[in-house]
Amino acid sequence: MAPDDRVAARLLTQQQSAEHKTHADRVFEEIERAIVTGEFAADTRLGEETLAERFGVSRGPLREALRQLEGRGLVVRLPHAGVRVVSLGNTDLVELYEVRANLEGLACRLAAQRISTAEAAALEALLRRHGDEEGVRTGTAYFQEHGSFDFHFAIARLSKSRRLEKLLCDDLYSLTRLFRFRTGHKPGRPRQAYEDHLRICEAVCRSDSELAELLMRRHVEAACRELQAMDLEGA
Amino acid sequence: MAPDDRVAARLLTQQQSAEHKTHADRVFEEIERAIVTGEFAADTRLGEETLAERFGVSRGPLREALRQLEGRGLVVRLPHAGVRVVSLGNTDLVELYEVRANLEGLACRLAAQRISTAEAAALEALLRRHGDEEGVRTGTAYFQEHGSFDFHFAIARLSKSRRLEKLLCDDLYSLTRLFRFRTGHKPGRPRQAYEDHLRICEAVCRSDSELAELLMRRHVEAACRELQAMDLEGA
DNA sequence: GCGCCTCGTATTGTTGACAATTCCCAAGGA
DNA sequence: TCCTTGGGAATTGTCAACAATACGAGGCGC
Repeated sequence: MAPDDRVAARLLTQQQSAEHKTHADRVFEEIERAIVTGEFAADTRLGEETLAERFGVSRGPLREALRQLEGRGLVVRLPHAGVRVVSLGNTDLVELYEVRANLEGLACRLAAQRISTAEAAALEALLRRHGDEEGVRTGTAYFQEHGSFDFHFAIARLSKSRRLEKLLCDDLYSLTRLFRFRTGHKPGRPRQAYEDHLRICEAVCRSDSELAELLMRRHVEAACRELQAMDLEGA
Repeated sequence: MAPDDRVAARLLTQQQSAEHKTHADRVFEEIERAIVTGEFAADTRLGEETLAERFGVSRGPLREALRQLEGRGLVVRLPHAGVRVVSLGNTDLVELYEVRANLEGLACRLAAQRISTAEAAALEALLRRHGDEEGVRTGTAYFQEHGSFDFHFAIARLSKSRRLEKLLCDDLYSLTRLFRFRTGHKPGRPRQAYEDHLRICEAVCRSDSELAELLMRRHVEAACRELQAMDLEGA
């Protein structure tokens, strides 16, 4: 990573330094990671005793983390019957991406309206980096995965709407990752996604808010269609 | 309420029969109500000991409820420093209504595409009831408040997207109510809102999805502007 | 053989006590 | 007068034991 790109990256990503994290917070993050990673498969039952022992905490903080995870929609809790990792079907995929397409479209529009020249340069640098990486290991799903999220995170941040950013990054992206993990990627898709990102970036940097919104919506809708196709193949 | 309107209402509102509610769940609802109602004013510190005593539970379930409330954005939690009722400024209002306008627009579009004739009749009956009520006690803020939410709830439900409905009803409306409660209403506004609802309803029932989306967006945006104006006056 | 009831077990829900951290305030010095 | 600094009280974070509920195996009657 070039040094100027590093400061660019810092411009786009914000570090929440939470200093003294409580046990419940830490466990929440660990379980979230485990679910999104696929380590805890969908519909897996999460016993409190087992989890508590695994993460080295008591059941008190653990239950708090579980409540928080329930709020994020990563687990479902049946009273007196424990919690299970959420299991999302095709309907959930469509509904999630419908919401995402609209909200990311909004984020894109706002970003285009509010972006500064410095931020535009940073966003372009981010994409340039993605292009280089992708050129090196072409077709590798995981990086494009990561890089794709980087871009969407950046747009969410550039919307300069805290609520929208929180909604997208905290509530929606983790669920999105669940699908990504399940189905993987079609060979040609990462390239196409990168092209989409380039065009969206261009529109945003030129403050063409209407075009930016439209392109982003289509981009997300295309991703949804691709995932659906993969899902049908896989099943 | 006429009997046919009653079955109409049942068509639009769904009862979640949660049988055996746990203490944490009950306390969560009670505190939520207290916050939305304004009983717990913004920025009020919520001590665990005090709350636990008030609701007759131990601090364990109470803390779980607090975590859940934090997830909904109704309280903010500083580690080792307790939780406070969220305090929303003008920026929060704009951001919240920006998201709402988009999401309710989406809901309206989906509702228009998917509404059945029976559901259309039910929605019209709901609005007719609102019209009657409003005719009786004209200008009364609270009812229109309640009625307004009824309508928006109905639209969210008619979108037939579970995720969207949950997002709107569970995550966004409670926050919206916070603002409503703070600022009250301008005298002429309820009437105007009702007119908006009528037109939106008509578009939805005729399956004119584009128009329905547009009207709903404008409706929400108008509400935002009104609240901003009230807020400036009040301050 | 099949269905139903009963009891035991495992798991969740809840509690009160203990540990750790923060905040407040008062005393001391520059 | 203001800033620093220490101590103490209050509050949050954590734990392990207790109570209540749901699940499943086994036995009984039909």
